[in-house]
Amino acid sequence: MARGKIQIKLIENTTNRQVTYSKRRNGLFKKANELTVLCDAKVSIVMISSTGKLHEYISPSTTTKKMYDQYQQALEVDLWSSHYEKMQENLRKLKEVNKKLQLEVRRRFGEGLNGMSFEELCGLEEDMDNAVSLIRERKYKTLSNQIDTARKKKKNAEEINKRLLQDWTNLIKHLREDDPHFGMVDNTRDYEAVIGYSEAAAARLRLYALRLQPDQPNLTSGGGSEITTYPLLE
Amino acid sequence: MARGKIQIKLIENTTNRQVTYSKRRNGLFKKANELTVLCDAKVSIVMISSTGKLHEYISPSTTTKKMYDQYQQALEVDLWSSHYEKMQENLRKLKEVNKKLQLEVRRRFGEGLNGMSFEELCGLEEDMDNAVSLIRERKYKTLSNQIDTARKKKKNAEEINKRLLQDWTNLIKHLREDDPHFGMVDNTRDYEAVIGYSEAAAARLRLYALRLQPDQPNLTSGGGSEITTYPLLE
DNA sequence: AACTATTTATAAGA
DNA sequence: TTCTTATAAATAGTT
Repeated sequence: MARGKIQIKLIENTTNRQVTYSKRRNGLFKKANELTVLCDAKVSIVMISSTGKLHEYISPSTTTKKMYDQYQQALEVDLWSSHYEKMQENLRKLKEVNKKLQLEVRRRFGEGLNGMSFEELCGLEEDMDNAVSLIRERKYKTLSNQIDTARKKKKNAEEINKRLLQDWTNLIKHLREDDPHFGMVDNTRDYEAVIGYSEAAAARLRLYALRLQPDQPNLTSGGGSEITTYPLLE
Repeated sequence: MARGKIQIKLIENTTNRQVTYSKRRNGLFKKANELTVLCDAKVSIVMISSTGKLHEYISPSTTTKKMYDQYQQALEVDLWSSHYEKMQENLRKLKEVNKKLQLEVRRRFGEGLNGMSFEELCGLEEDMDNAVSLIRERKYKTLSNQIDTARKKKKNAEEINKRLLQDWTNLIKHLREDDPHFGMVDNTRDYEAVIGYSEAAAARLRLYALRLQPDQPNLTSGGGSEITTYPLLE
């Protein structure tokens, strides 16, 4: 409209297009504002550019929400209501389902039985009996699983015990070879104490082991078994 | 902007104002459309005149609803549906409650027990047992109510029977007084038939009663008892 | 962002 | 409301 007429068609040059967008947007908003003042009108403009940027003009005397509300009212079309109504329907249905479920649960707690006939009560009782059987079954299964696990743990513990005892026996043997007076103490009780994780007993054992060291520097390579830590099953 | 500059302030003359509104509205819409084409933009204009009339422009590639939706999204303000969101929240909560209830119900049907510990299973079983007891209790109560009702019905029926027999006896007496040969028939069987709602037997009875009429016009006032209908309990 | 030649919009009148 | 037209305003292309 200046320096040459232009065709009203997409401006191919991107920069040019953005400049024009900016200029004409201002022009449009200016015109909108003039209209607002001159004619006591209300104007709402929402624009989105090709780059996705949003700009709006709204007459000072109003808000976009108000304009939207009036638009809806005037057009007598609630554009959003279909969406909204579907939601409401959904809500209604869910509430109903909920109510039924709640009654179901309550009945299965033995409440809200007043409205039920003898036959219905019989049916419910049967259902419940069946369910209790299933639960009991499951319970026993869970219990037997626990027992199995405990057995495995016990077996594992026994295995560890056995190996520890072997280690102990080897250790005592080495200690006797080193110190003939050693046999006087109650080795079995010491072993129990060590296995029972008594720190004092363990310390004594370590002390003996230490005494043994000069003559027997590497106990672990000695009797084919080792004093190690054995992981207990959780 | 032609034939003289104007001040941008309210046009006092109403007609003039309306003419300007119309002209400038068209101008604005034309510009909006040019912008749409030139810059590949989307424009939504909603205008309300001082007389309350609404006009809108919308770019061909979109709808007013879409524009407002995008407006909401971009501005990160949900102008229209604070209650809509509340609804959504409601829906979400309801769904959650529903899910829990459903699991509860399923468990009480003996399903979905896999994730439960032994202790939980014990608790559930106890709950269920209690509920079954309550249901059984209720069942017996319903049954005993039914028995009571049946007893009452029976008693009522016996009472009716008694009174009918009395009526019958009275009637037979009157008939014998009227016709000495009457005693030959088996009255007891007839009574049973009448009480058993045999229409034929009832008709016979009515016939006897009719025969009786001339001498005994008012049977009901006779022996202190009446031939009436007795309501049976439902 | 500023300039400006030119187009476009439009105020006032018909 | 529409047409006309003188003129104001907008703006395309340029700097």
